Amino acid sequence: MLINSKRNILPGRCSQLLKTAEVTFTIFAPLKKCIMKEIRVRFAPSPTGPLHIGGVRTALYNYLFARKHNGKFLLRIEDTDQTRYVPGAEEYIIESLKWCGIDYDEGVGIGGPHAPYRQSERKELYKAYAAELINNGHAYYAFDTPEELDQMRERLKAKGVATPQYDAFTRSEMVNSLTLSADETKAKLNSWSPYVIRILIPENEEILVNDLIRGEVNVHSSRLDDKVLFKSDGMPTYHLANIVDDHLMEITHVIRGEEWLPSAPLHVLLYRYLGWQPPLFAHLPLLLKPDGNGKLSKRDGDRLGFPVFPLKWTDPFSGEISSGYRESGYLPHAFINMLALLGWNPGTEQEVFSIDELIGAFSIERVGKSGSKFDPEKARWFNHHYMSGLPDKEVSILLGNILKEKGIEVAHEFLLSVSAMIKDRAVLIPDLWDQSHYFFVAPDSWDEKVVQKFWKPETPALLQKLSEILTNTDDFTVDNIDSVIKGYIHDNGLGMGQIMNTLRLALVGGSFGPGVSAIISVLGKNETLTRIDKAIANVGN
RNA sequence: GGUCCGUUCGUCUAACGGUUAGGACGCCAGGUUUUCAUCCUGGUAAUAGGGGUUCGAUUCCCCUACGGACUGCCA
Repeated sequence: MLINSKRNILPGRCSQLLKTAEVTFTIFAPLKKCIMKEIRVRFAPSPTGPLHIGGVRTALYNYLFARKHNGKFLLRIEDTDQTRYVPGAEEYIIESLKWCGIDYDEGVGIGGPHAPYRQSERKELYKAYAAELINNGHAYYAFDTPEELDQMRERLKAKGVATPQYDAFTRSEMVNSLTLSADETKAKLNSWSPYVIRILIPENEEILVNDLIRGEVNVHSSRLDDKVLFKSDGMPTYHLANIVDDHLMEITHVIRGEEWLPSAPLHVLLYRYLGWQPPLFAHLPLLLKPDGNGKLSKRDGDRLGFPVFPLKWTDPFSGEISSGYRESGYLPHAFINMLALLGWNPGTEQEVFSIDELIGAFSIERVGKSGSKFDPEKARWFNHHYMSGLPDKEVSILLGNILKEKGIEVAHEFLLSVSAMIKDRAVLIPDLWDQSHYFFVAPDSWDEKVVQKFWKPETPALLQKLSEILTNTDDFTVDNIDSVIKGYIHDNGLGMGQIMNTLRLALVGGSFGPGVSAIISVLGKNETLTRIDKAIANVGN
């Protein structure tokens, strides 16, 4: 059953030999290694607010990895902390992934064979595993109140313990099923005393985490604390829930942020104690802020003037607004391309990738080890690159949307011509308007600086004469307009700048935009003549 | 503080122990353009420091420095 859909990821040598799974298993037992299990990865955000670009990158890498290996990519919502629930966050996450084009095969919103994919809806499932850990001696009940835990930490700090934690030392002086007798424990449980379940970290053991990016990471068990697995509110903590779900959902590779590396040994232990095969781990380096150091955070965006979120987010409690890449006018493809190269590289000098190319080129082995500072300039460069590479038709749709908002209606052909002319002058989508507004709205004012520099007393007469020539011109193709204007300049012994700059001023109101002849060609005879007249009548007065 | 992870141009990064340390963004200069952009060409700029190992270290090992993550009944 595995084999059929997985043929294409089998190493060539083996796939030659494999006719059916049965043959392989019975006759070519040693080749079993060649049969890779279906690769299944997940993105498992917590819906506590908007997803920032670091999270999007994690999702992206999972997605690319899954697609590359013809595996499955799932979206699981880790909402085991009910106190941190933020309305709208889950929808935000889903919409963000959708905008980015990161589609998933199973998960919240679309379901799948392991539904539900929201941990709060899987609540009942975790208890049994916590109980199993208690039964096999790898976990215990603890009845300490939060206040008592605080006191313990204070007490230890006062004694000079740098890192007070609930561990082999302290657990013996706390209230738990290890210090209480079996009867006392039972009594507490029966009297509905609030309790948590903690893992019993082994005393003296090296725990090895094999990380696809970092290699082997060793941690001594004495450095770990007896983490809470199951909370007094009946919910598991992240640590338990993520192990249980990854196992049940048959996750083969856990690709997540580096901030999880310190708790990876705990997770390794949990797999062991539950008797499960752990997935392969890959801890991604962090995204750092562009200036100074530190993890990129929500505040950095507004402070430095670039979005840190894919989509605009309005905090439902404070009303605070954080800008998004979509609303700032980035193209999703450019955004994704930029993000993909932040921490990963193909080993070649290629930087511009279609999604399919990214899928083909991606590999975890080529993910770097060190954190990457996010560079907003590079993001803009990517967007400009994609913008100017967009087909005219798509640019015209983007520009058309802006016009619609402004209540401007134009002919399709006109819009297409304008789009073609300005697309490589725009970095972000709103620039499309900034670079083209004069096509749709005739200038009402004329850049003072240009007026000062070029508008001479003889200018109105010169433009008037040119206007008359244009009136008698029928061929308004770019080439013809070009030769008409140049002919006029030449015939009258004028300077190019003298005419071109003032003509441009009359047409666009300033000193910018595509070639004058091209503008005239698109504007057409009537509009061109009207604008020249208007400038003659108004400029310099 | 402790544990873990990391450190190549300003930034993103390449270089399976032997390269004039490569590319991209940015910046600077020149060219194209009647303007502003684009575009093209060129330039600027890096192996954190110190010890080893080696004929030879960006690359392997150790120390130091610096940075980061973690250190919750958060994820």
